[in-house]
Amino acid sequence: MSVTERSEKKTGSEPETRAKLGVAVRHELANRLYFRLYQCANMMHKTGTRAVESEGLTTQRWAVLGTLSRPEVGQGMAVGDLARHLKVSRQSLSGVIRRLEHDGLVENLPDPSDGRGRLLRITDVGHTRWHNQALPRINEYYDQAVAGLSIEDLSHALHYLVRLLDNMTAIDQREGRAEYKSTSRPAPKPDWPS
Amino acid sequence: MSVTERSEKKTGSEPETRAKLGVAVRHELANRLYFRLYQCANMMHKTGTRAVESEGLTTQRWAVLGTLSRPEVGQGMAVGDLARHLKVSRQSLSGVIRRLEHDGLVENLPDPSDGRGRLLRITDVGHTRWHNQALPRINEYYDQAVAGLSIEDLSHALHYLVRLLDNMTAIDQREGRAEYKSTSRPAPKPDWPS
DNA sequence: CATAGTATGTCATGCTATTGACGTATCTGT
DNA sequence: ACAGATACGTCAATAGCATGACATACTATG
Repeated sequence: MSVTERSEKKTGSEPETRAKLGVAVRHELANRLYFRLYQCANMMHKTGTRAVESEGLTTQRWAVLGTLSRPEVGQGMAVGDLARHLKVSRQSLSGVIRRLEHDGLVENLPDPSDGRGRLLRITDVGHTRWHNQALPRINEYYDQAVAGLSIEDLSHALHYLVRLLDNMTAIDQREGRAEYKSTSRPAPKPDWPS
Repeated sequence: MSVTERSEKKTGSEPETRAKLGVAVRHELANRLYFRLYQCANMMHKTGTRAVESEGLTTQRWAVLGTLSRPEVGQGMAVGDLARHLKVSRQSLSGVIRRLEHDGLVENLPDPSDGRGRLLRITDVGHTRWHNQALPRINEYYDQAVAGLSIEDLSHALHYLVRLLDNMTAIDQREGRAEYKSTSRPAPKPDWPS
């Protein structure tokens, strides 16, 4: 709270200056925050991929399998919905899916209820690989990655990321590139992730 | 989550079960946190790049220029140090630098005090472009990206990311790929970012 | 039914990231 | 002086992400 915005012209000098400083402080903090986000992202992919590479996975494949392995998905999930869920483009996802299909971990079947659609599903092999090989490694990784953070810390951190994400999603849609603008369905699911 | 694994012999004792539940909760939260981190990273690059693409920049170039524009850098910065600072590989940085050099925003001169080394420096053109064109856009972007977060929120969020980063850096060095292991110099600078 | 919108797949281009492997020049320490 | 460590640049392969542009197939609506 505190120093957000409270200037607005006025006769003068003092409050003006204070407000400007407040803005500068926000920019400074935002800058540091984004720099750390940038570093975290790189380190996440680097160390995360290393944690699961022995199972033929990467952080991205892990995100996909993690999503498709959720019970709610059941029948399968449309590529478009998955792309929106992961916040990646359909084209980017395409490559990841292709490799997962090639490895037999995922399959892409026509949607019985909608002729244009197809449903992505995790195969039995994928399911087994996910639960028996990948998950143990991933949880081991998590143990190290969030070491020293309490349950409360994790909740708070999560909360902040969600808020940032919401802001960025708003930015994206505001000046957005078509594709994302309207999602047809109001929202596939309340959305909790892999 | 929830029903992943929780059997395991034992007479069933209470504390055992409680402890396992605690671990499961941590994994669940870590999972959500990392998923959000993944989404945030993609959205950061997507919306961030869009904010500065009119100046011929991307989020990565912005990170580089932002670092090199800091007064502390002054004489210049070694490629290796910059790579370590940004947490990217020297090879990745190489491409970014090449394009920045091509655009005349950055120059790479031999280090007078060390024959093998070279120092990366922002050019006058780069400096001007950075302060007059890029920074205003970036700060505008930050205003939207951290809207609704107080100074305290930002500090806390920053703090959490730093802790995650430290953990991941530890993981990286533990099982690390050569390159990063020893940095020769104890630490180039206390490190505050772009 | 015909048109508009939706869902997918794909091709192409550009940038970033990683790992591994070389080759060369230049310290540094014994 | 010489061996080993360091700093750089670079080539190559693989993956992921974004954008724009098409083409095809099917749905929904007037």
